[in-house]
Amino acid sequence: MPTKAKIKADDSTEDKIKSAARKLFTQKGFAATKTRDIANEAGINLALLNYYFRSKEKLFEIIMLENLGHFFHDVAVIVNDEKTTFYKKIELLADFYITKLLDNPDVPLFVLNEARSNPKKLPLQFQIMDTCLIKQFMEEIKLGKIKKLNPGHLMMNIMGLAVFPFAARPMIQRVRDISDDEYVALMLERKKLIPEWIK
Amino acid sequence: MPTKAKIKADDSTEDKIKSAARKLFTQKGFAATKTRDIANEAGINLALLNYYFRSKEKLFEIIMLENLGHFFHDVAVIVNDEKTTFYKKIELLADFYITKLLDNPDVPLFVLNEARSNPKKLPLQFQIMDTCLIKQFMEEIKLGKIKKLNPGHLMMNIMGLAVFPFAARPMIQRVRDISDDEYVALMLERKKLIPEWIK
DNA sequence: ACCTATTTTAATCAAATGATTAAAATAAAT
DNA sequence: ATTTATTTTAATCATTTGATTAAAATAGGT
Repeated sequence: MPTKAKIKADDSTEDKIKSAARKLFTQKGFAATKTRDIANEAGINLALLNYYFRSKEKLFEIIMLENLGHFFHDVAVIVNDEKTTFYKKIELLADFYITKLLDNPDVPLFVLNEARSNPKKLPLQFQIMDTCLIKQFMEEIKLGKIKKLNPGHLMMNIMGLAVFPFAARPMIQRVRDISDDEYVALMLERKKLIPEWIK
Repeated sequence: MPTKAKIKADDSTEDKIKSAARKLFTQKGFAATKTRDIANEAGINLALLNYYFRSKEKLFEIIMLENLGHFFHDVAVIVNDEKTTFYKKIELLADFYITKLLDNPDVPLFVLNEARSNPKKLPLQFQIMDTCLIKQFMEEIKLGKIKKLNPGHLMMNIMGLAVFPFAARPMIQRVRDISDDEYVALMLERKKLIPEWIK
């Protein structure tokens, strides 16, 4: 057994397996990813996977928590910052989502799939209705600066506008015959457009 | 072999298999759905699946074409109707998506997943940039009624606003602790709100 | 009733797949 | 250098899974 992982030396074996697993799980989902694929991708022996992580399931859970946890955590920070205004938060959220998803284009579908097949396992970092963002939103409504609206719609709109184009990227690129560069350019435009639209 | 299918009598066996397959494939995806699951769900013998459909792949393609084809076809009709105005089309699209997805909540994720793992197989019913909707959109811009905007954003916005809440439904319901009824109510609200937002 | 074509069943195959084991290789400690 | 602990390998297991086959059941036509 690897005992207490010592000093975690270099990025060897254990990390290679995790990287390979993250790539394949995120890309193809749990069922479609075979342990042998992971072993190949990592350039290691199949047995090492079970040796380090006990089972395919365990390994998957680790990857999922990392994929989800980071994202939710960062969102929580933005959404709960008392020092930024409502509109600033919208800007930060759009920017965060799009910047992050340009680097991790496969994460949205992964998260959505996982949420459907295993809703119980979703790590809940914060109770969204209690966030500073929502309080500020309700305040704007009271002041008459925004039309009355269920805050649920606000969240769906931000995410729909920012995240959906990534989940649907393969479909959109196919239907519209757009190059990768053009797509990135479109997304960068959206960074600035989304906050305007929300208002 | 079933030869030329005769008169397709009642909704027997072949249709039972298809129904079961549609349910499971749409819900869990290709890799996670086992042929035995389908046979069980349909209440038939495992061999019948291969007898009627040759292989798991073939059966899946049929289901996919039905799931996708119907949808794209209906959208194509709305989007190319010369007799409706630009704004009317937006209303019809929002209404169509939300009505349809309330009955088929699992289709969005299914389509998005399939588009990613098999973009080549996506049935292209129409070239979106050549649709009447887009022409009318460009016209509105020329008339100065709308700000200049890449039409790609328009399509992403409509779908993001209408489709994303369904793809993300399990996650949203989990994060916000909303009942099914409340969720449906929210979606029905969106039917009317989305066209307003688009303007 | 009898023959024929169709549909269904039960049993089984071969490949894929997750997991385990015992032994070999490597590094660390004394 | 020798012993001990750790990491890696190769071989193998047991199950799962997609597919096939030959036989049985059912229906249709004459």
